[in-house]
Amino acid sequence: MRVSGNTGRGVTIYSVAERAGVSIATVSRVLQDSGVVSARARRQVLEAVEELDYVPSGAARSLAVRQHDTYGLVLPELSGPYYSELLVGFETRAGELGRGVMLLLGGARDLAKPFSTLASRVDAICVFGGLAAHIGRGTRPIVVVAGGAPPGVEAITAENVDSADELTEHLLAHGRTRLLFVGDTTAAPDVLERYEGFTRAHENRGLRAAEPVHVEFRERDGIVVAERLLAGDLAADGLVCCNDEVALAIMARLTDAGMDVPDDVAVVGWDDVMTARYVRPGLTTVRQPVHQLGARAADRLHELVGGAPPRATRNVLPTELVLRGSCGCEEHAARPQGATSQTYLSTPPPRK
Amino acid sequence: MRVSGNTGRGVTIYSVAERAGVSIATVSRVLQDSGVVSARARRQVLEAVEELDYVPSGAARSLAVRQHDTYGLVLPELSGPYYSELLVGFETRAGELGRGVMLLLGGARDLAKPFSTLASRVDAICVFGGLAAHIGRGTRPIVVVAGGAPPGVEAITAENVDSADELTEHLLAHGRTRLLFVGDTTAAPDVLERYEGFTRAHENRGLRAAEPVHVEFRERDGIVVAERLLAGDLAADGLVCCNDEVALAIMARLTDAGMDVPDDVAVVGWDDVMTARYVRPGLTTVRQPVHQLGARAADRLHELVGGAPPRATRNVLPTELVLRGSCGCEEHAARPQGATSQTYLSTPPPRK
DNA sequence: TCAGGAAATGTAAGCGCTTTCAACGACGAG
DNA sequence: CTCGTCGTTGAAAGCGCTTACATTTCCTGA
Repeated sequence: MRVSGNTGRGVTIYSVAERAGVSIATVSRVLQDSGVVSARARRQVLEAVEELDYVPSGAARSLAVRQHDTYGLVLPELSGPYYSELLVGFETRAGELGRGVMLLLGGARDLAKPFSTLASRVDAICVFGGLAAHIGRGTRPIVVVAGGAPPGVEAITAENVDSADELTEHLLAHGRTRLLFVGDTTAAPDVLERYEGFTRAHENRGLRAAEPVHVEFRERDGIVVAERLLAGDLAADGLVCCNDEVALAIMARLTDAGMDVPDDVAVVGWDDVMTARYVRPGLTTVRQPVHQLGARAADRLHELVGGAPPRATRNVLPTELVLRGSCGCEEHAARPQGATSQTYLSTPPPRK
Repeated sequence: MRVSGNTGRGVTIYSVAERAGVSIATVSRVLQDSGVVSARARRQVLEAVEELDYVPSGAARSLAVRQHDTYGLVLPELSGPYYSELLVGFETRAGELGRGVMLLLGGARDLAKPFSTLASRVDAICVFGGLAAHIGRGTRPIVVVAGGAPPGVEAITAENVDSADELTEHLLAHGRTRLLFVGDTTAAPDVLERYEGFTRAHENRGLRAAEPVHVEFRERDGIVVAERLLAGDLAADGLVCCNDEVALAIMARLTDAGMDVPDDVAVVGWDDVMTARYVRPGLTTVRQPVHQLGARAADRLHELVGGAPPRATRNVLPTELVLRGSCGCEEHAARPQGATSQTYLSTPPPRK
């Protein structure tokens, strides 16, 4: 056994025990609030903790209990509200479960090393869809969020096909005849699913959907599409964009060039970012339950760590259509009114 | 010493050593890439690791080296680009330093418990200004970012007074005579400093600044101010808002009510959020070096953990004025053009 | 052929905590 | 007065890793 209660600088459970005049077992008991401890011993321990400014070593505890009490989250980046919401949902739920969160941002760097480091520090990991390929040897429980997961790995995603169908049908019902889908269907499973819905809506009316316009999903990519439209390189009276960022960029560029949205061309997107309700016309979009996505992921990790079997079927969360002016709908005058912006439920769309 | 190389389920360094036919010391050496190891031993270890699907225990390592190799970050929330940028800057730099990041979001919950849990799992902590009060007994190195720090604690912040002065002077130079500062100066040190700059600009012209209009910094709070303006309860021809969110909400409400921005009233804000360059007129604002703020924080934590003494003087990072149309400046037609939005440097403002 | 040293590897002592198990004292019942 | 109980407490065995130090192996030159 140990003699010194204070090796070098650090204050350990030994120092506390010594100062409180009890054994380390008792200190541990009062700190963990486990087992029975006399009021007197408890008080002395607490005092010693206070006086010594004791901070327990999480590592030592983790080692002893063989659990990190921490979940990992791997995201590609953090721009826009999407990832933030996901992160908040995840962190909040994890916190409620008494778990910490270690974050790993993809960025451009090679994830292999950071990923395995992360794996050694947490009990389970939630990985964003596009990064699923980086998943190493599968030792820790893992869930993939918003994207396809390798076989055997659990996935949680937002509904895409149906809402894309609904959104597209809405545009068609407005009398639009030449719709274009803007987004790289090969870049992310989500985008592909949205294009599927786009296609299905056309088929339901006996129409044939145009090929997707493959572009990345950033502002500059939207500008490019707008330029092609203005140049006559592309023709359309309705644009279904894979996200709001692209949709907004297109809308801004077209409007600046003198075109009218939605009269000349309708534009809709995905995500319901804050800007969507500030621009004129307001951007019609699909709101995703991103917060719940994150929370659900944390929940599932917790269950998996607890020994629950991975689910074979994908967890799919419902989305919500948000109709504003950019699709051709009439719009209320005063929009942003407080925290809860005007949200129209997805009711039968008005004919043009 | 230990007999079994595989206690129960988990694969440990013992299982690997056994399988590779070497000692655990050798396994550790190849995994840490420290000391000398024969090519043959290295190969065997690597194979064993692969075959056994070995994931090291971060806790055990941390305990042995007496370091977590992880820094903590405590933020109040994650809405808007401000906190995200900060987080990204922090995480990126920490990653470069080979450190992981544990995140703690303030939210509404009581931080005392989560905070000390965090403290037990990391080597040092970065706390956002408004949350500085939650800092417990100061055992770990700490830096406070964007806000006041208790004495003895290092602080890193963006410049506020000078830029507020400049922004206000800019409005005054436009010929505005009745400026109002919108924001709760008691809520955050940053806001107070901005009001100081607001005041100083007035004094420099021999004017007297109005009392600040105390409101929170969310959309709904902006709406309230706009309503008061419309009702005649408040009178102004220029509004200096503590952040873009409030500024945008005010602008939208006023415009919807038929007022003209900037002709009837100029509106400026802080943060340069994405929406700021999408609305018409574009919002004049102050861009903060949030990313660097986070990166600097990570750097300082690293140095502190390395034994460097805390700095007595505050680290102050420079900000940048972004002139658009909402202050009365003439604006270029085509704004959002790609990733780099039109940014005007802070040159002598045109007279009205 | 052998001493001496460098290179490679193994041994074992912790790191700071949790938790089982045994020991202890006080106390009421028999 | 003795024994069984219950409430408290302490001793000690790990948890899985790093690393100083000891030991073995392998060359090299004399």
